[in-house]
Amino acid sequence: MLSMSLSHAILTALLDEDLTGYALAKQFDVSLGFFWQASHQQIYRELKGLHLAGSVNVLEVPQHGKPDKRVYSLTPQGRDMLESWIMESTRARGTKDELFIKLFNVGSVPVGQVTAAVEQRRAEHAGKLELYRKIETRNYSSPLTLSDRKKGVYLSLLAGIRQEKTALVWCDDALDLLATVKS
Amino acid sequence: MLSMSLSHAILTALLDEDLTGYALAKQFDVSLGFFWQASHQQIYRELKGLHLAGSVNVLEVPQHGKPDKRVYSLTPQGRDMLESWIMESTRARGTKDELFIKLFNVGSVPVGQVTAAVEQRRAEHAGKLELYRKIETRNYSSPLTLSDRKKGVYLSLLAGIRQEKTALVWCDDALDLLATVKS
DNA sequence: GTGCTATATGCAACTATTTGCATAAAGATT
DNA sequence: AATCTTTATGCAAATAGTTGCATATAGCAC
Repeated sequence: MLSMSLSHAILTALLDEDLTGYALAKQFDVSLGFFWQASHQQIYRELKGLHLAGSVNVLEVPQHGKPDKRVYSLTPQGRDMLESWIMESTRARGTKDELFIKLFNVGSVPVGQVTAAVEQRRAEHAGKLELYRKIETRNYSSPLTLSDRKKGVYLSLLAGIRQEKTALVWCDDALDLLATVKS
Repeated sequence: MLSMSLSHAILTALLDEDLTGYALAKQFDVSLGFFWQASHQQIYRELKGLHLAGSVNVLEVPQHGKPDKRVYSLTPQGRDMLESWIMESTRARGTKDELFIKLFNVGSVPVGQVTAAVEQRRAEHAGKLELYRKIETRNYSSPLTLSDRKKGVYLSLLAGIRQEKTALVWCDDALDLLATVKS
């Protein structure tokens, strides 16, 4: 009933502050969500399970007008659960990228469609890179002076920046080579 | 009943040659499988669906001793299906990587476990990079003279090489910074 | 006053993927 | 003789993730 990765991603997000499902969903659109996104439906479902398992506490906060809030916080058990999960070996999930399937079709289908897919992808990478760099400049310009707590977050951001940069350069090279394909 | 990406990955693999489910599963352990892996169970199930949908033909080949083969080949409908799928926009599936969740825990859990996870990841990247480079040297040393059919495959390989290289360097930098974390 | 956005929650159904098990025989190794 | 690997197929169950829908109110723009 609990999804391993998602539940631990949620517990991780709760390390810093208590949050509602709604706020968690918003967090997952930035920060941790750059590396593990989840929909609000998934998150609400998971929080229910985590509560049942005793990994989180709920505080019901009545509100006037808006629906009542359910503010979740880590329990000691939740913290233990998180720690032992981190000790487990990280299972590598293989790359899954449709773009490469499309690339394998070059030479058998009109190349224009594949080119268009690469161009679309290029724009996505450019957008993410710009965003990550903004965050870096704003919050992480001197890595060695960061608190321990923030060093891990910085390293994730750094991975993101480099991945996007690499991917962006690759897109340009790919477009160059695809331009030499007839049909 | 049909899985969009997987079925098109299978159709793509059938562009070059007719294959059995077993042979497809082996193909998916290399080549296309670097970018879209699938288990044999998934593949057999999918082939059944593709046959039902008229996208592939089956040729039953009796064998002595071993179980009978079912050799699949693309039908014209299958080819059309593939072509129109390539025209659809590629939906970006966000990164999902447990390692980053673990990194977000630095400062709250013993750093040794996170370091170990990065070291394990480093070894995986190094292994893949070596493999990709071997393939590159053997088959793709002069990209511009490749047939159109092979250019897409080469570009995928190139993406793989660069991704792994970037990730490997990042692992080293991450290990350096993690070494400055107390606890 | 109609529509849009934000807050806040959630169910149900579908789609996708993984894991565990099962069968069956040839050939190679110990 | 017993075990291991390769070829070859597949079902069943569990886990994970997406998509569509539903509710309810406040505030803002047009």
